[in-house]
Order: sequence, then C-alpha cells, then structure tokens
Amino acid sequence: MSKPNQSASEPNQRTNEPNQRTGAPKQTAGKKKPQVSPSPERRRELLGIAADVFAEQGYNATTVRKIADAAGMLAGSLYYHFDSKESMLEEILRTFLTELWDGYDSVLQAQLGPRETLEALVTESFREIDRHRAAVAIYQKESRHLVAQKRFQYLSDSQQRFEKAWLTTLERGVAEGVFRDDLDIRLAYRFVRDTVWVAASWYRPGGGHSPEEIARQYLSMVLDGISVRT
Amino acid sequence: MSKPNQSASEPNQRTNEPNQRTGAPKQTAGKKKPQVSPSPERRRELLGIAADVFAEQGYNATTVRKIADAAGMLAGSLYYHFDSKESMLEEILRTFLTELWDGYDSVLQAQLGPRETLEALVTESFREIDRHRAAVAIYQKESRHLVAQKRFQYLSDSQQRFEKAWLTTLERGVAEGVFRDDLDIRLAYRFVRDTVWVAASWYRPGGGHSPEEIARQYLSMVLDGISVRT
Amino acid sequence: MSKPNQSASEPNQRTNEPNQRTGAPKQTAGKKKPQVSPSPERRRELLGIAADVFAEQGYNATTVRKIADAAGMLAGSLYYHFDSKESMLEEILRTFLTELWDGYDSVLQAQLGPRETLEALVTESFREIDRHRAAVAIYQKESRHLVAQKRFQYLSDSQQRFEKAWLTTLERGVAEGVFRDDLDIRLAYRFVRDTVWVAASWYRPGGGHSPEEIARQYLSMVLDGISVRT
Amino acid sequence: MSKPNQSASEPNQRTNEPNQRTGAPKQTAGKKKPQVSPSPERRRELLGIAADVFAEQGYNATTVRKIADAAGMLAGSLYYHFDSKESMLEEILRTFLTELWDGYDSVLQAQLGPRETLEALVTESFREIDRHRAAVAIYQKESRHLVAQKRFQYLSDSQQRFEKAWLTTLERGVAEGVFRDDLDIRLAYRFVRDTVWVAASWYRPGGGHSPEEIARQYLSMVLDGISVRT
DNA sequence: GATGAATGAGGCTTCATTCAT
DNA sequence: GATGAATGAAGCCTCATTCAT
Repeated sequence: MSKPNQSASEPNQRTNEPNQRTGAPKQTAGKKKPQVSPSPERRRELLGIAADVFAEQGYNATTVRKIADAAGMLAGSLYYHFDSKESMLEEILRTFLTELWDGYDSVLQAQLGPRETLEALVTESFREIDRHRAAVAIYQKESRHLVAQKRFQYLSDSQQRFEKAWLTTLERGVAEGVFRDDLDIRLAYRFVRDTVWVAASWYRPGGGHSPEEIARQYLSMVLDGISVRT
Repeated sequence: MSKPNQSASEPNQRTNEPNQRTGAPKQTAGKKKPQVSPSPERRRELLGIAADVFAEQGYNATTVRKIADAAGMLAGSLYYHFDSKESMLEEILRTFLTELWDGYDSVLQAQLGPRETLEALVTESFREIDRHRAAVAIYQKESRHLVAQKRFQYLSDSQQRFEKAWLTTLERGVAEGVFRDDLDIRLAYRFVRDTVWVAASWYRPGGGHSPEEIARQYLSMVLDGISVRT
Repeated sequence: MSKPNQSASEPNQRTNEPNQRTGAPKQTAGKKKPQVSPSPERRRELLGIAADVFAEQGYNATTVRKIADAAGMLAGSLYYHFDSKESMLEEILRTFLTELWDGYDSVLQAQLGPRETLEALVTESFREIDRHRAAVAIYQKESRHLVAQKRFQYLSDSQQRFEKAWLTTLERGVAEGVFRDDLDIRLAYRFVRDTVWVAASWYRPGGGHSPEEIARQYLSMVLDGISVRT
Repeated sequence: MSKPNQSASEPNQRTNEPNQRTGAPKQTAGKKKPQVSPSPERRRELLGIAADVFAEQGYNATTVRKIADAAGMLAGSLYYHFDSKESMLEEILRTFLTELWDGYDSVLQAQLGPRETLEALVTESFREIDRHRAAVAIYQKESRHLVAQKRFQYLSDSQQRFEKAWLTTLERGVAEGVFRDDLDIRLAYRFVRDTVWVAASWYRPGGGHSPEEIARQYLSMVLDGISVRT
C-alpha cells in the first residue's frame, strides 16, 4: 500500500469538496481551497515540526497554534499547506508506515532463516525509530483511537500485515527448532513487538547508542534472556 | 523529514521561539494569548463597548455574550482580542485610573492653596466622570470586591494615594484657616469623595450640564452649604 | 405599600404554583412546596445572614451555597425556607424599605419646617443605615438592575416617593428663604441624597460614631459647607 | 433581625465556619468543593467508570460528558463528587500507585535474592495490571505530560523509586552472578520495565490467562530468552 | 428541618477552521 | 504565502433548583 508518491495523487478523495451538485462534471477548479503541496519541501518541514509537537504533547493536546508557533507562523497560515490538523497527522503516519514497510519488505523478501529474519526486522525497527522517532511515538499513543476511522484504515491494514509477518516468522522458528516451543506464541509475539516499539518513548537520537547497538542488545536479551545460563 | 540531524533544528519548537525566517512579526507568541498586540484601535473600541455593558448591568451580571452582541460579533471572537472577561475589566479600570492620575498629578504639582487645590481636584474629577463615565461607574460598584485580588492591586494603591492627596489638602486647609476645624476630617474626606464620585451613577454626558458647571455647583454646596447664611 | 406582616400573606402570588389546570378550585394543598415562613424567627435569622453575604460580595456573585455555608447548612436546605435566591433578596429589600418608610412617614407627618424636616430625614436615614447596613448596601448596588422587574416594582415606587419627599422639602426651604435659591434644585437633591446613602458603603456599626453623631456632622457640612465663613 | 449587637454573631458567616448548631456534619465546608466527603463508594464507582473511559479514549479525548454518559448521569452532576476532570485523573492514578507500592514494598522488604525479587516484582506487576488495568493504561499514555505539573509530582517521585528498586535488583543480580554482566544495565532495566507494563495495553482480565500465568511466561522469556539453548 | 444527590441551563473559554486582504 | 480577524462548535465548569429520604 501507499507508494511514496501516492499522497500526491489522492488529495481530492480526502477533501470533502462537494461535487457540483448536478451536472457539470468538469471540475472547474472551483473553490480556492489550497488542496495540497504548494511546495513539497516546506510541507515536509512543517510536518516534521508538527510531528515533534504531536509526539511531545499528544495529538489531542496539541493545538494548531502550538504547531504554528513552533513553525514561526500564525495558526491560520498552516491551512495554506494542509487541509486540516487531522490530515497532518494522517500524512505523518502514512509517510512513516510507507518507509517502514519499504524496509520490512526488503527483509521479508530476502528469504532469510527465522532467526535472521527476526534479527533483521528488529534492527530495521530500531533504524526506523531512529529516523522517525516522533512518528513512532505518535503511532504508539494514537493509533488505537484512530483505527476506528475509515481515513486511517491503513493503520489496521498495516497492523495486520505486521502481525502476520511476525507470527509467521516465529512459527517458522518454532517449526525449525530455533525458537522455544513451550511458549504461547501470541504472547511471544507481543513480547517482541512491544519490546521493540516502546523504545521510541525514551530513545533520543544521538544519545550514546546507535540504533544498531541498541538492536543488538535487545536481541541478545530477547533471544537469550537476561539470566546467566546454567 | 527527520534526517538524523534534524534534532539540531528542534529546539526552536520546544522553546516556542518562532523561527526568525519570516521576519518575526509583532506578535512575540508568548505562552498564551495575544495579550497586547492586535490592533489597539479595535481593542479600545471593544473595551468601550464592554465598559458600557459592565456599567449598565454590573460586571457579574454581564455575560460575555452580551458584550459580543453589543459589538456585533460572537462571544468567542472576543478572545482574539482579550485573555478573559476579567482582563477586559482590568484594562478598563487601569486605563481610567492612569488617566485620572495624569490629571490629579498635574493639579497636585501646581502647588496651589488648599481651597484652590480642592476646587481643581473636584473639577478634574467631574471631567474624568465626563470622559470615563462607564469606567467610573464600574469602579464604584466593583472595586470593593476586586481589591482582594493581586491582579487588582493597583486599585488599592490608587485608593491610598487618593486618600492621602485629599486628606493632605484638607489638613492644609484647616491649618491655614480656610476649612473649618470643628469637623472630623476623615468624615469630611468621605463626604467630599463620595459626593463627587457618586455623580457617575446618574451623570449623562451631554445632558444639559457641562462637567465644569456641575463641578461649580457641587463645590458651592460643599464649600458653603445649602442653607442661606445668616 | 407592604405592611410589616404582608410578606406572610403574599406567598401564593409569588410562587408560580400552577393552578389546577381545570376546575377543582379548592387548593388541595397540592404539591409539597414549602411556600413560606415555617418559622419566622429562623427565617429572619437566615435573611440576616443572606443580607450580609449579599452586601459583602454582591448579589450576583453570591451563590446560594455561600449563604448556606454561612448559615451552617447545605444549599438545598435553604429552599425549605425560601422559594428562591431572588425571593430572599426581595424580602430583604422589602423589609428594609418598609421600616424606612415607617420612619420617614413619621417625620413627614410631623409637619416640621423645611430645615427641621431635612435634619430629621437625614438623621432617620443614618439610623436606618445603622440598623440595616447590609440591606442599604445591597439596595445601593442592586436596585438599578432590579427596578426593571415587575417583582421589584416597589423599588421604583419607593424611589419616586423618596424623590418627591426630598424635592418638596427643598422647594419649601427655598420658598421660605432657608435654603439657597441659586442652586439647581435637582442637583441639590442628588447631592443630599447621595451624601447620606453612600455612607452605608463604609459605615460600620459600633465604630466610634453613633448614627446621630454622624448625622450631625453630615448635616453641618451639607447645610453650612466645609469652608470657613468669611 | 439586625439588632445593634447582631454584629457579634456575624463572624460565623465571614469565616465560613458552619454553625455548630446542627451538630457539624462531615462536610467541613471548605473554600470550594466537597473534595473528599461525599460517599466513598459512589466516588469509587464513578472513578472506575472514568478510568475505563480515559483508558479507552485517552484523557484529552475524553469529554466529561462521555464519562457522565457512561455513569448514567449528566455532565454537571460529576462535579458534585469531584472538583474537576483533572482531579478524577489524579485520584485514579494516585490510588493505583498507592496500591502498587503497597505490593512492591512487601516484596522489597522480604529480602529475597535478586532473581526471586525480580520474579516477585514482575508477578506483582501483572497482578496490578489485572486489578487496575485502566489505571495502568492511563498511566502509560499520560504520565509523560503530567509530570510537569506540581499536582502530579508524585508521579515522578514514584518513577524514581521505581527505577531505583529495579536498578538495585538488577545490579545485585549481576554482582551475585545470576544476571548477565555483558548488558547495559539501564537498557536491561527499560527492557524489563516496558515489557511488563505495555501488557496493560492489550491485557483483558478474564481472557484466558491469569496474571500469574502471564507473569510466568514473561519471566521465562525475559530470563531465558525465546531462542532454544544450544 | 435538613441532607445528599442530581438536573439543566447557562457561563467562560478554547480551538479548528475560514477568508478577505 | 502569510496575516488578522472572525466563526461556530464544543468543552469544562458553576449554580439555582428539585426531590426522595
């Protein structure tokens, strides 16, 4: 889902611009509604700022004015660039998930063994946290509420693909004798999943550990436990 | 968005310091509301309207909606210009007192004799009533409750200066033999003070008497009494 | 208007108890609505407390709960004694005005000379301030808003009688040569009226001056002025 | 009413001290709201409802009306029991943390070995999740924003005690040779901490696994890893 | 006579959003 | 591209009032 440039082709379906009620099928370009992307760079810049504020304060607690303040403009001016506060959120999360799946898909298509796949997925996850820390934090906090809305359908789509990828990997591992078979596999799935993503809540880029380093330590704990083997 | 080094550009957003990019418009984007910036004329206009409603109905009985109605806008719109209903009240009274003391200070610095000082203060007071009738009426009705709040500290400050100015003048007059010495001076102070300011409750500008004319008659009564001299 | 015991005979007209819609003219004592005066002493006590709070904080700013707190009961309990907050106010002011006019009528019927009448009215006024300080303060602050309501019709009735009594006295005084004839008589009226009643805003019973003493000093100022006669 | 000596009985009303006449019911009638008194059972019941809604929708996205709806009452009615929406949140979290620390303190005082301590703490945590699922979920989502407020000071206090307890236990374990010494101990701490608490986001009481069962599996993974030992 | 709990209306305020300039 | 001013809906909270106990 969601090729990188898809967001540029979708705008009409997002704005609820009332179609000329009767005939006249040719879109006369109608209202002056800014629609989208008058300048992709500025857009991206503003989304980065918005993501930071969302992550810091929570989506609901973030007012459009706070974002505008952080961007050095007035609240109303944001509407030249975006349809709504929600569409900023949407674009932030969509962009993140798009890139995330780019990475995951590479891993999954590499046809590695289950343990190597798990290692690669975890490492890739920490890299995404490193690059999209704000988006990940937002995702963690808000996705539960959002999945209910059609507009955020892609969140649950992604969740399902995610779950499938992990469960499959774990099951393969159990079948091949590299993962323990005495564990509830869904519990193990949640264990691994949460273990990785919650890191976004405390991870600060440039804070001593590289994503790969953190991934290595996490994997070591997940795979071998923290107790000394006897 | 969110290159590793993006975190270097983040402080802006956290410290709320608007980017200088756009040339830093007037609004310093404080913690909360516009506070002072947006066009002083409109502000003054709205404060005048609010003062009239406050004076007419009392501060507590005045809903923000009534003010907005009188201004031809919606209640919420007032908050573009003011922080709160109370801050409107505050600004109305502060503005009034500031101008009042401009006038009083001129009189007091003129080093007139006590009787002339009293005449000048009374006349000045009626002029202020003429110009700030609504504010004076509000002051009369509300100041008692307000002095308790730190925000309205300046009200009691003003009251003290006021009392001092009048008492001094009266005492000088007694000492110099122009005012009677058989009167309780604090009672005389209250007498003069109240006598003047209550006028705001019935005075209507443009209603036959100029402030100076009213002042002259009041002074005649205060100084010489209403009985025929025998 | 309003004999002392009238408040006991009026209840039905105050409560909006819906008359049995159709026939059945005999009031079956219907709803359990407390109506009035289950105990006149407690009632009077509570009204005194309420008056103090109204005077202190203003009618609108006074919540029923504040009154109840001061009375050591819960807000709802007040409704056993009174129909509504407003009816407390009404009864406070009505009681005060009734007593006031008892005093005034005695004076006016005594057929004194204008100067003596004025002295007697002023003295009587200060006595009322002494006895009904809270009610007077409430009257000062609230009567302007209240006169608009039919329920408080008696306020404007009283004001008119009041104005008539004073103007007549002043005019008689001018005609008989005891009051100056070079003054605007309405201004003089307001001067005397305000001079007296504002005292309620600072007067504290038992504070050094008896009402008669204050009256004497006020009269001295009003009649002879504060300046030394030359 | 209002005999001269009435002023002697007035202090009661100004100091808000309820008359002892009626035997001083529970409610001390403080400056504002009930605060604590009204029936603890109803209070607890409502807090439970509120906690569920907060957990489900997030604190900010939860309107007071939603809580009231869930409780079968009107929004305003909640304010008979609580000062504010925020104070509900506060009480929910405080109650949870109090009980949590009751459990933790028992464990910590038992002077167990590091591995047994870790097991007991984890098990205790899952029990708390079982009992206070909503509160835990709220804590996870909101505590970050809340710690900034003085009112929620106890959150960071708790966090520090929490961190200290865990780090100490881990360090002891490393020192005694039961936990691996090749791991970053702070990373291990976060690993264990998050691993446990995120469970609140998906745990449903009565859903197949008892808290003890989940604890056992989690501990197994945390201690020994998910990979098969070679 | 009073309490405890609730109602309902309304008040102040916030905020996403719009739009003329 | 952005500002200034406004809209309208909604949110939190207060308060007079009611009523069963």
